[in-house]
Amino acid sequence: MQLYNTLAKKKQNFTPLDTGGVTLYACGPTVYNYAHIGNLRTYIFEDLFVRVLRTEFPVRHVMNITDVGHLTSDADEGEDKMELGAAREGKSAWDIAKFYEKKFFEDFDSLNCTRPVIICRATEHIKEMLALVKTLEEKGYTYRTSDGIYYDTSKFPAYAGLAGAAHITGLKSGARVEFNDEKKNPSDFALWKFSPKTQKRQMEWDSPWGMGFPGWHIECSAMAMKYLGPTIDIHCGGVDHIAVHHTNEIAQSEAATGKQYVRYWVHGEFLVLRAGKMSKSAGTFLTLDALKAQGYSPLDYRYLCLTAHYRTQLEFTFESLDYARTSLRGLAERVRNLQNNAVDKTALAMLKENFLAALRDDLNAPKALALVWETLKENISDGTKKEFIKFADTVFALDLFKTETLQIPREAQTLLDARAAARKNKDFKKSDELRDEISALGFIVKDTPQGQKLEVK
RNA sequence: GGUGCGGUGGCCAAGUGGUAAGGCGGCAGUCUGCAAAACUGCUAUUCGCGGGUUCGAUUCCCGCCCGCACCUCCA
Repeated sequence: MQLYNTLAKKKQNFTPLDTGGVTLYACGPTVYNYAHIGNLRTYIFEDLFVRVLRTEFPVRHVMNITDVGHLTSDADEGEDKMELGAAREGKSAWDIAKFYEKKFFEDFDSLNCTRPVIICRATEHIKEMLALVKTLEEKGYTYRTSDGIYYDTSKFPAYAGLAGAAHITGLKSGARVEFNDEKKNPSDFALWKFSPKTQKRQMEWDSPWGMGFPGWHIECSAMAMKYLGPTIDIHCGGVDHIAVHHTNEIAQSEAATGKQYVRYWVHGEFLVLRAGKMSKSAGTFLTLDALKAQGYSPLDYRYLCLTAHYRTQLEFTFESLDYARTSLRGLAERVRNLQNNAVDKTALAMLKENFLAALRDDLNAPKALALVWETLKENISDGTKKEFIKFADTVFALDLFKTETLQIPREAQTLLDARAAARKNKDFKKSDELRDEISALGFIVKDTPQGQKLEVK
């Protein structure tokens, strides 16, 4: 498989370190608020990625839940998001985390994203984080300030590896942030933050350095290495994490182990609104629930995400979501109309091969999707097409073969029967009126060779 | 100010040094009592602009214009 590796800034051929399988870590949600559809785009991309990898290798997929220590600023100032969410909603920080985690997985599941093999919460791995900070301290990478234990990035020469040296240098010249004076370098970051002296935090733990809570970056390093070992094949996340979060993860982990932390960094691009990016702080965000409330299915959104390459920004509009819904319904309809006849094994193998070749070329989902549409037009048996699309849907997970049993309300059925009778008598005026009445109930009637068929509008 | 990504038909969106996937929409036909759906066909001589390299560039190089993202938390 070819993958664009952010570390190399080019496509590279991927093979797992251990032939027994791929180790993959994905940055999970910070559970202080609803996930928005931009967040969810990344999880859809990761799910597709894992499904494609699984056509070749077993995959050990680990995802974290950030339920502590994620501050509202990377300058290590500002408040902890969990505590902030708790204050906002008048609940405990623990309840907030639990609530939004549950909500997150509802969305995750409804988008047909496969749950990772291991889902780990930051609050349940404080011990591992402390051990990692301790190691870094022993190796001389840390220093203490009045508010925490910091990582000295100047001690790690390879610091700029992921983001690029020019970018790191640029931090100083054009910085818009006031840096903590006690920090030795602008890029230094907190490993452990002390609890404020004047107030008690809801989430705090004792440590060799005093009561406090972990920095955001340390959780991923500690948990990723606990479950996947010091060198991980693939680490995914959003592009926004390249410059700070992932750069810091590398610094911490490699300084501690002396080994390469991640072999392939794979980053998903943003979903953007016409007005700009989707942002929680700017109040410009849409949730999956909001789409559902407007009558869209989560899988309509999944389809939309599959029509764009994961490394290009995708502009979200309701117009494009409409298009996705129409396309998905049309595709499912065509698939349903395919006959179960003989399968041409040679043709099938060829189709699968082309399909996988597209996906294994840096996850080109739009191209793979186009192949599915083209297949429908090809001059091969329906059975072959059906078998192929069944296979394709194990990767796309669009439920193309799910036959929804439509619950027809009694009143609709009555109208339907009356319409059938009217048509039989060639009373088309009446049958058209009945069609309108059925339409008013929210259904579309289609006249097929097998009789009337009802669909939800 | 620094860094990175991108500008492809009405819309969304792949792609390639050798002449533009796919979907949506639109148009026409088949089917239908009429629709809807389905099916068939058509729908970019052209890939932001200007140069250059080349037998040949949308694809490579240079400059410009425009958009977006990152450098504040964000996937």
